[in-house]
Amino acid sequence: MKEILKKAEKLGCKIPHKKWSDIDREVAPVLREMEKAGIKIDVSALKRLEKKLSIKVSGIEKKIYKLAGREFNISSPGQLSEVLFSKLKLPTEDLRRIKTGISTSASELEKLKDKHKIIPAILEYRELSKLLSTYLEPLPTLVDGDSRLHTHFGQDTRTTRLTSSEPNLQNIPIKGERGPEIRQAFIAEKGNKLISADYSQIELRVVACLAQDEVMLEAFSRGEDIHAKTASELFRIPVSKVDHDHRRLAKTVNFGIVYGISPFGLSQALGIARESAAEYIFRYFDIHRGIKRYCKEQIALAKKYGYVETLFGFRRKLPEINSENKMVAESAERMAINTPVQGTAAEILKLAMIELHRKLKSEIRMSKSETNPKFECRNPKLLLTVHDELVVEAPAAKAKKVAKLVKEVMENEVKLCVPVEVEVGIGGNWDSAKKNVIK
DNA sequence: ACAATGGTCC
DNA sequence: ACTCGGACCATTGTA
Repeated sequence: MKEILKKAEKLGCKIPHKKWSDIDREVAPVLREMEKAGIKIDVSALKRLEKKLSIKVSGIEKKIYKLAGREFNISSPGQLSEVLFSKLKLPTEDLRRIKTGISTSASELEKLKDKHKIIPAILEYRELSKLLSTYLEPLPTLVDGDSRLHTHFGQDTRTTRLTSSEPNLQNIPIKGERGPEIRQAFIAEKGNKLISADYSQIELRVVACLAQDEVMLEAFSRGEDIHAKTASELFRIPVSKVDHDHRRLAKTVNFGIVYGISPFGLSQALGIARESAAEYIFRYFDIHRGIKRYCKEQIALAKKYGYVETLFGFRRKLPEINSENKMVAESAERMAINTPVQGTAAEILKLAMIELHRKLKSEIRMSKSETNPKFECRNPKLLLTVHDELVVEAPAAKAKKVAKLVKEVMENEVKLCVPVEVEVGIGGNWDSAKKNVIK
């Protein structure tokens, strides 16, 4: 990794001279303060939503029993499988097999969506009962006297990514019709705003830099839409002819690259044939020679030294890369590709957190004259970290200034050989903060 | 208490 | 016949 650092600095990157252990030591007290601060919850809004959805779910439950011809435990994959495939005799040919029988996962049930009215009902039941049991029911019981929720941050021992537990605030729903409704219950204290700042494609930028992939470096440097660019390469059409479906497929391929792509994995993610997936991968590597070289190199390094490392020198041991079992070895190969990318992205975020924490204290906090003594105006505080996002709470009067600082620090604390771009928004709740992006 | 299954996020 | 990387958590069903 030393060589990459040297080369990177020559290319005008700014990489702090720190080891992963320095970063961890410095980020720990920041995380402790974030845990202590917590995030405010609109408890009554969550409870209202809980009521609404639990009524809805019992209606769906009845409907499912009626369609099935009898009552059973819908949450039990075993019982559900019995009803769908033995009683209702739905076709099982192209469904995935698991240890205990036939899979009833959402991605498999999707294939049966048009075969029977019970399928959409089950999917909706699953969705709603998930939200109820994982978020809407537990969260209100976990708030403190100020209606604030305090998570516990930890760190993944293999990639150095930060984790969140009891409760996990890194998997709060965002998609679908219910995601935003739940996020609207994560609010700022009266007189304050929430600021949400997101890195844009940080992992792809990291891999472009680590791999020195010419095509990708060029695209990012020009500020192009990277997924559309990839789509135009894969389908051999100009970017202007790229439609929504092209782009969606290319996006999945790009994710696949970061994860250590395989034809099987990609085919499953896209729901297409293995051969087609293999063809896309072939085309991708044919154009992105740097990425291809990087993948080969990481696997070779893991085999030679028994580990791979991040930009800041964190090592992940991968003894299984020499396994006789091909599947086990291939899994280790994907980790050899993914870990430096995911780990480096995590380190960049932590460095930004450390610096932001310092600046929020020294720069913003001093300007007392701006605060209105009539309102309860707290100092700006880091609250959450969600892998490529930071959530900050700040007095409304300072929100814009703080938001600009957050963006500036995240974009410049580490400079890669491509621009690091951050989207930042301000709102009264987490949902609106993410949507209300400032210029 | 633990494995298996399923589902939410980045 | 086969998992695209990394978490945390709920429920069911068996030990």
